[in-house]
Amino acid sequence: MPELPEVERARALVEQRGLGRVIEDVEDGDAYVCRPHAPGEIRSALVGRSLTRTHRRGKAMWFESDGGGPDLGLHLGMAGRIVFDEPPAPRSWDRFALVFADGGRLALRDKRRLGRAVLDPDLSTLGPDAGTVGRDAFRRRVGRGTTPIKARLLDQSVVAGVGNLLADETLWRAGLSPRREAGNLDDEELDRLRRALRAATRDATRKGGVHTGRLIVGRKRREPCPSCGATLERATVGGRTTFWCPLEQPATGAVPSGYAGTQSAA
DNA sequence: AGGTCTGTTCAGCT
DNA sequence: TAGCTGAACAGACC
Repeated sequence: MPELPEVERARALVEQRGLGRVIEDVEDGDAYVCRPHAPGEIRSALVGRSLTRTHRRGKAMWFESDGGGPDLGLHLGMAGRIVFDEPPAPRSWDRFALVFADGGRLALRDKRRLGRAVLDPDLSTLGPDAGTVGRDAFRRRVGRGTTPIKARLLDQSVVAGVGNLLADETLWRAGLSPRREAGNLDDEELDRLRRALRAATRDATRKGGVHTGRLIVGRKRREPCPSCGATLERATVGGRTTFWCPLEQPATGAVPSGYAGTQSAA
C-alpha cells in the first residue's frame, strides 16, 4: 500500500533510471487511469521528449520534461508501483507506460487500477509534505477541528503523505490515541506527534516501506503491543481499520509511561 | 465458490 | 463548514 515512503522510493527510482531517456512511445490507452485525458493525449505531449527532474509531495510525484513540455504526474493509488525495463505485465496490469528509444520502459504496474497518470497534476489540494512540514504549520493545520486525530492525519489537504498504516505507526510512537479530538491536543502533544511522524516516515523510507513499522509488523498477526505487551485495541476510526495500544495511547491527555516519539524504531 | 476485506480518492450527503 | 458515508477499482483471503 503505497504511502509517502513507498512513493519516495519510487521517485528515487525514476531519478536514478528514468532521466534523460528519449520517449519513443507512450501507452496511455487506459482512459480511466489517464482521466481526464483522452487516449493519445499524453502520448502527443511527451513523445520525443525526455524526463529531466523528479518531484514529490505526499503521495503525488511528478516529472518535468524537456523542451518546455508538460509535467507528467503519477500516483500509485493503493497497489501501484513503478517498474523499469521489464516486459509488459500479463492481463494489462501495466496501466500506463513510457517506452524509451533505447528499448526500455517505465511502467505504472497496478492490479487494482486505482493509480493515475496525468499531465500537469493539480497539487493545490495537497497540504505540506508530511516528512518535512514545519512545527508551526503542523500545529496550525493538525491541531484543530473536532474530528479524531487519526482522521486529521489522513486528510491529504491537511498534511500530504500519511496513509492508514503510517498513521497507526505514528500515533503509537507518539503515545496518542487515534480517537483523541484533534483540536484538543496541546502544543506539546502536537510537537511530539510531528516528531513521531517524521521519524516513522524516515525509518519506513530507509527500510523499504510502511509495512516495516514496529506496530505494523505485528498488526496483521494480531500480536500484542511491541512495547508493553498489552493486547492492542482494534476499531474503525476515520473510516479505517485502526490498531492502538490502550495503555500507551490512552483515551485522554496523559503522557504515556514508556514509549514516546523520541525513541527510534527497532 | 462466494462473501468479506483491503486502502485511497472523490462525489454526495448531512 | 466540516465531517461522514459509500462508490469505484479488482485482487487477496478465508
